[in-house]
Amino acid sequence: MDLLANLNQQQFQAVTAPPGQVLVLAGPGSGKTRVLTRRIAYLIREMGVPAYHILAVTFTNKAAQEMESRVSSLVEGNLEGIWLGTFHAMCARLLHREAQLLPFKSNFVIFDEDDQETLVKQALKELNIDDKLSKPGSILNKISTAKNNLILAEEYPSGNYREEIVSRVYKLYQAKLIKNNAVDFDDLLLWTVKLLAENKDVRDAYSHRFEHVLVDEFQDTNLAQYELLKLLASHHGNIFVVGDEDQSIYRWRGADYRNVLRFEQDYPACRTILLEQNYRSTQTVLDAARAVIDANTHRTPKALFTERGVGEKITLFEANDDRAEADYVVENIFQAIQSRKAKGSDFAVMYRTNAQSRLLEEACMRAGLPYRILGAQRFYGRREVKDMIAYLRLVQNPADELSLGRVINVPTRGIGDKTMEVLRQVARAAGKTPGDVLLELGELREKSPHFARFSNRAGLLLSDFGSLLSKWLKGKETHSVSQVFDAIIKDIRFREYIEDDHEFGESRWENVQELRRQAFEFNEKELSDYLQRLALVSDQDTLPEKQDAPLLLTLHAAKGLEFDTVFIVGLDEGLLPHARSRDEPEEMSEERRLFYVGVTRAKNHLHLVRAEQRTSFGAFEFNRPSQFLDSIPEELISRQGARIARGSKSRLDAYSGWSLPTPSGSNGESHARILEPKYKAGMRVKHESWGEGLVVDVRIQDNEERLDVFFDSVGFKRLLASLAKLEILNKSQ
DNA sequence: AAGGCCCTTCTTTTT
DNA sequence: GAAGGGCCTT
Repeated sequence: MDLLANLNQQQFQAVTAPPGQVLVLAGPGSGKTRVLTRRIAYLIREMGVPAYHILAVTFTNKAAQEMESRVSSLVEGNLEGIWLGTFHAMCARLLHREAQLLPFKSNFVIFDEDDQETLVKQALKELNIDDKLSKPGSILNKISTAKNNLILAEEYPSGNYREEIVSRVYKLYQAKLIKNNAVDFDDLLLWTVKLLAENKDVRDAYSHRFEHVLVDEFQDTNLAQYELLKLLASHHGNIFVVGDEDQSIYRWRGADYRNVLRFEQDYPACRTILLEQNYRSTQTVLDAARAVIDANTHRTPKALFTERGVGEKITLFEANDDRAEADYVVENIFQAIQSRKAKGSDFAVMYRTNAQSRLLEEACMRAGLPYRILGAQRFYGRREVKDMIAYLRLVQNPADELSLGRVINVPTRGIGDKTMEVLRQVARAAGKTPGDVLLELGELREKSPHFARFSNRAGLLLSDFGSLLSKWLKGKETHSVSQVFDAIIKDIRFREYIEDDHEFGESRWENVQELRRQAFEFNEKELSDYLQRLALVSDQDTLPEKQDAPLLLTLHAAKGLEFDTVFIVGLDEGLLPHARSRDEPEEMSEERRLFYVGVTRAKNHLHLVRAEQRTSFGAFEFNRPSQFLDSIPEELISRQGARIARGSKSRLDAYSGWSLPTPSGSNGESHARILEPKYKAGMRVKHESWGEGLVVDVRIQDNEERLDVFFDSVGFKRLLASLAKLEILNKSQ
């Protein structure tokens, strides 16, 4: 086909730009992917660049696959040698090739988040730090942030107590990764940057090879990724990036949309192209979107426009509770499909947190409406799947102590914590990994010098398992991935073990079979390729495409997608924007962008939905409508008045303000006592020791009135109205 | 060593 | 309202 057909003027400019630096700022629905794929095809077909010299990077595997198939059809399959994939996959590949220059071996494994947390907990224990006071998760966050900003363990500051703790844990954590012959997600980037920055030969090799570097979703890059791109493009200087500041929603993972500004500074000669024509949405949707995002400061204003016409109004529905919210959504979709006005896959339902999917799923099931769901109860998170992967990881890399710990007693073979502890000690004393010791026991059994350290029973059990492992290791050299897989299953009698679970055994075994099917696809390749894929493929990538059913997904996962009709649920203060973002203006802006992303997914119909009360924690909470709703001009909105009545008729209480509770639970049963809140958001109150403060939030939970108060002296406090003696100063509002 | 029970805690988003 | 940790019993 003609590469330049159906391009508007800006798209044309971008696709045909001369070599050099190009920054494409692309509004939602403006044909960003089209530009990127045509550009690659243009380089190959029109500028005669061999695919071998092209590197194209995305954030998700889904985006990479999509791009590959589109480019492939544009250049008739002529993509031999192109590097097209996610940042993390690219780095894993590079590190695998260059491992001899690094402190780990090329059979390294990638540790997932659970592994990371285990490692941090181990480190805390060894350093005698109380994990109640220093939460492993929060330490991990700090380590991750540091890595994303290219701060090594030795460089981590220790100016205060907290930093000192993180600094120590970081160092030990990093040492443990190396000991396990493992890297974490952030390491993939960090080690690659370090390697390219410090080793001229390697840098030359790759930067000469990649004559053209192209990047999707550039606004989501973090500093490490930015530096990586700079290093890779350092020789030819041909770097083509596409992004949209307004869709930057991964700040919490280190993404920094200011990389867009950095790019313009670092490459003053760069050509900046704005894609402003939207081909997706109606004018109404676009107007709402613009109103939402305009409230954010520090952004490049864009003049988004569409030729698609005004379209229908946006609907807003306020349900009594979260169950009614879900019913409303499902009912709407169901009716539209029944009346043949739409098909299932026209619909998407988006929410802030995965936990919100549960009620939606239940509502779908009640209505008999088939649905698809992205993420949520993850396939790769299932116990039997994780166990099987741990076995494979151990075979790939016997130094992986975490996988060893996970599988050594699955199925139970009488090796418990005590024995494992001794095994670790023995290994440490011998300067080996537990895996090494185990393999040695497998070879020599009673003759091994280590044998005597264990009870006779434990020694024999370990030896047995050691010989199994050693057998699989040998098998790996000559057998395909799926053959290794089968050998493990058979030797440990995994099927019998799983099917012992009478209730779920069958479906759990099916999961294992599904995993085996995937392994089979890697029979031409190495076990390491398969494991790398398992580590880097997320559940977000496993969308059942074919099924014609509505899709449930988080707002984050929705980026890059589009649907005829979009429902955004949970438009409540505290949920969207999320309560955890409340204190940070930057995070509030990001919440707003998240909402913007959701809104701009809709082609024709947008439904905004909220619930006055919802259960979180198991108890009811009352919420105000999301402040983001205030941004949308009233004339774009059509309020859906009639609420769906469920349960007892008393539920049809007139709406009487967000802070008033209704006495009944979701099934209509009454609480023993009706609690009237005494306080209201906006009140000034006085506490006997903290002084004056402003009531920010009031909830009834567990039959207690709970307040969030911002005190002038000490900031936020969460307290119980019944205990804190508060004096009400005024009732403004 | 293993399994069961009760306690707490906590929850954003994910490569 | 789920999942993990600690403590109990067998």
